[in-house]
Amino acid sequence: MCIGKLPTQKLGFAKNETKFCRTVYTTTLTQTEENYLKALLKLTEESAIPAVGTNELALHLGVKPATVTDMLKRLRDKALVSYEKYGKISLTDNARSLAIDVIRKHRLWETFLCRNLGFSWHQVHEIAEQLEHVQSVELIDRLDAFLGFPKIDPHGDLIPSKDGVFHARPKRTLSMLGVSQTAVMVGVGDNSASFLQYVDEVGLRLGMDIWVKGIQPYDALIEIVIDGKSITISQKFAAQIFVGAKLADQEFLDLGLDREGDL
Amino acid sequence: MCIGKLPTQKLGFAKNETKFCRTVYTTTLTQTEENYLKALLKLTEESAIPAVGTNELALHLGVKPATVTDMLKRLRDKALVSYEKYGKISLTDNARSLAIDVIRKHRLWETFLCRNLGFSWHQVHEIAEQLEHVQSVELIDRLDAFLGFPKIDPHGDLIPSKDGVFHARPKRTLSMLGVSQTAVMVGVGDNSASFLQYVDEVGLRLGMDIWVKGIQPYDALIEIVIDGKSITISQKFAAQIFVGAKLADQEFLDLGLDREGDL
DNA sequence: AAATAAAGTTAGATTATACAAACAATGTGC
DNA sequence: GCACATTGTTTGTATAATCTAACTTTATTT
Ligand SMILES: [Mn+2]
Ligand SMILES: [Mn+2]
Ligand SMILES: [Mn+2]
Ligand SMILES: [Mn+2]
Repeated sequence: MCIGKLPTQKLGFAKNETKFCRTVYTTTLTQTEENYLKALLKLTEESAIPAVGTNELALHLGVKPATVTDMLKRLRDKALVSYEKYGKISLTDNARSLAIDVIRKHRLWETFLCRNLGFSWHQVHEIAEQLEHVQSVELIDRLDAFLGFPKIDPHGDLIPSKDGVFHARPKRTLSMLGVSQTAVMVGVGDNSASFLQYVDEVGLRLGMDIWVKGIQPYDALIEIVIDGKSITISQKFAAQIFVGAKLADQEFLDLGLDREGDL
Repeated sequence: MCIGKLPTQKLGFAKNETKFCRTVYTTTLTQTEENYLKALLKLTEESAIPAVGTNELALHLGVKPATVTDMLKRLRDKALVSYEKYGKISLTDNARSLAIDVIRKHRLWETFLCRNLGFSWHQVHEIAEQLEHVQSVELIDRLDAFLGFPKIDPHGDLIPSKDGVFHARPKRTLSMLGVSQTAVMVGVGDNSASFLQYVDEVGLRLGMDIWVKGIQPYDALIEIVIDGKSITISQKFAAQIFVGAKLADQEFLDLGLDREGDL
């Protein structure tokens, strides 16, 4: 059997392997370390935060700033972040690559959970938080193939490719649209179960066409029309709905949707 | 995001829930604790060992006996084992139930990996060692349904049912058969990749009919006939091949085999 | 530029898991 | 029933990850 050495393991940095167009120093991170790297990647590249600080990271990870300072020193010793006292924090190239792999795993598992096990999009994030730490390249490659190499996850987030290409969708939100403009819903800015369930209640779905019928001058409430129905939403809510160009056919398939209308 | 609190968590023993015919005190075990419980269950109920000791456990888990002694004290404090200094070790009813759940998860994941992701039976154990610790009852129930409620895993081991019924197959081995006896291969006593690959090489498969053609009086080498082919195997090897009655139809399906011959 | 607020660090403690080395108990052979 | 081997425990140490409380540095505001 042999008990799980993963969390309490000594690290070796010897081996390295070349994947497609990038070299990854194969090391074994603890789950905690993976979570720190993932948080750093998200804060530096997915959110609009200019420079990530200890407090920000601590908040995101649900730990105290003192803990983060400590961890940062250890991550620096392992050449995973570049950082010095009171200075700003950034991932090394190698760590960025490792973080991308974690996000890739997270989103592929979420896709599996929704598409094959029938979970709703508000249930999968918590479970994927655990599955993302399972370490087997073979596993994730086969899962990817099993799913038909999906491009987006159930929340509309882009799934990094095997060779480590990671980019976030441009963050245009529903709250940025003016009256009489139309757009397609392509993502959400909040993956919490409560928010996603609220989105379900409102009737919004990824891939849906949205028409901004009006905006109240007094309180900025937005009236949108989806599926021919008129609905009123708040600015706060609209700021968490990402909009963009019409989804590609592949993306429609990834979401398990029918392209309504044509054919 | 919130980092994985699972491994380093304070434990609460307050809540309890009733499943089918058993009451389980819902607690959160660390991966390490789960591995100790699983090892204890396997040693006490699946192997022929009369009483489990610290050395035995240490060997099985790949740690030193001192570590086991330490852990046993902590498991006792949490009412997971009954044990006193120099005395013998046993799982409490509650811990047994928890251990069975881990084994259930392990075997369901192994089934998924073989059947749906195309892994070979020698590759899945290591990966399942990690997947078995993912904590979501909903997940495992849905996986079970997705797989069609399989009864046996890719190694022929029985999958515990949701209501916690766990039993091992009677351990009749190929080495126990006499000359001219026949039997069906139903399992293996060693799940290591190296052994399973050797079994593949030899040509043995679960569900196969085996005829013991002869046994050498001098060195006890066994000559068996499978699929019309004659093969010579050692006693050591034969002792790790479990034999039994013909597989049930359901079990054939679980293994993804065709019942050759009829129909 | 000084005062205050915010952000970040350090020191000291805790828990989980592991090890090695020294020690203690148990069991077996004669 | 003692000698010796086996088995199991204790003690002391280590690392990973966390906290609180006290402290320091940097940023903002007047
Ligand atoms: Mn997610
Ligand atoms: Mn995570
Ligand atoms: Mn296994
Ligand atoms: Mn395990």
